[in-house]
Amino acid sequence: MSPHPPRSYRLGRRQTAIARTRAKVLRAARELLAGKGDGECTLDDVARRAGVTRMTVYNQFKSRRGLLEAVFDSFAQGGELPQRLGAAFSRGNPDEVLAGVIDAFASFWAAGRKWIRRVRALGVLDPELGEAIEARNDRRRRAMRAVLERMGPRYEQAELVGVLYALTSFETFDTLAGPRARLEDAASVVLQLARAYLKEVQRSSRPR
Amino acid sequence: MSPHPPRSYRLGRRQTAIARTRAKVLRAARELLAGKGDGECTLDDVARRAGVTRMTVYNQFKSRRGLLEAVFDSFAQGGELPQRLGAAFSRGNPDEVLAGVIDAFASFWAAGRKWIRRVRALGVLDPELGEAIEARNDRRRRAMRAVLERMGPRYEQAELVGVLYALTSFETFDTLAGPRARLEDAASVVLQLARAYLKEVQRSSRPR
DNA sequence: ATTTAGTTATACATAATGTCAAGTGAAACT
DNA sequence: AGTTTCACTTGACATTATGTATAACTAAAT
Repeated sequence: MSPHPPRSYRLGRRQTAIARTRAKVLRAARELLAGKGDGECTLDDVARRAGVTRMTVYNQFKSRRGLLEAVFDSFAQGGELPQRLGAAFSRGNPDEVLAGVIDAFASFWAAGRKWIRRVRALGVLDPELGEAIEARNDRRRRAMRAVLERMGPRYEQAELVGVLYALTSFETFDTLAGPRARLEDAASVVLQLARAYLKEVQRSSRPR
Repeated sequence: MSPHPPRSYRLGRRQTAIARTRAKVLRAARELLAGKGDGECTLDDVARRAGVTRMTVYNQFKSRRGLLEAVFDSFAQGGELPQRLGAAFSRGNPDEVLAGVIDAFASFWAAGRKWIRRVRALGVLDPELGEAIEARNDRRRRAMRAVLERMGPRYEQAELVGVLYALTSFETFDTLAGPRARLEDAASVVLQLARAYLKEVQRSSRPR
């Protein structure tokens, strides 16, 4: 016997409150990962900075790993990367498309440089987190394929995709910029490298 | 009063025993960091695999960080990188020097790919460890400077050193090779990138 | 008025780093 | 020979972080 048959219940207004707490927690996590406040970034610190309890974090994100994945996701969704990629691909000149795409990823990475570096490091140490992060990079691989398609059939090689994919990775920008320069400043070098490499490919594939 | 004035004591034969335990521990640490045995790499695991107590590890390396620094050091010393760099610089053709240097670092990184990746990740999360690791990379920076000197005065620019330094970093090889290929296979791409970039620099700096 | 579900407050289990102190044993000294 | 030195061991303990379990609380939905 069931004295209280389940009653239908939609969250309605409560959804926005939930979304707000999630946003607060994610924001706190990003800030702490970026080094604000302290070097520390324990779940306790995140919760305290977000003004919630540690249990709320577990409630919303299941685990530390879940929180970090969500941090990555929210960043990818919130940014203006899609618009910038769209703008890049609307250019006619393939070389300008390449430049636009590289610039787009440069500012994307630059916006979260500090915490992206740390979350990626955590992804190296925690394979499951690493896979989750890597899965989010498919978009970039597709973008590079599309760029090469624009440049003509000669460029549609798997190896070239791999090279452009690697050249536009966070690691490449981060290492090229080094500890002193802003990450965006690496964009011009990445572009030069990509251009020079592609030109060389063109030269060697064209019979003379 | 001091009934037992300090007596002179040289370690003598005991040194070799100490060196052996250090080597055992470092070996165990490298193997576990490379993923052998398990994903785990706690001090307990390292000690167990080395056949010593956790306290011995603290005795020899002060802390986890000290152990990791020592792992990096022992690797840098033990490898054949110096010989290969020497051989590279003994070539006459600057382009062959460049190729030799890139190959040398490729096999250097490849020999410890898995654990280097993890230790570098730990260095990102622990700034002190990160500095210690980064300090060990000065040799590479000097090597790149020397390569550019061989190519003529036109190439002796700080920015070019930075680019070659970044191109020969572990991260570059690791991302270029991707998860499937061997790290050494990235060497040819790195070389192509460096060559193409330098050729472009030469072209744009030469007035036409 | 009652149910629902996110949030809180607490207590607890587990695991890892790091410290402390007493004891062991073999090599180094006298 | 007997004694001293020092790395290594043994075991206990403090600290901190992640993660789990449970009951109380609260505001919104019925």
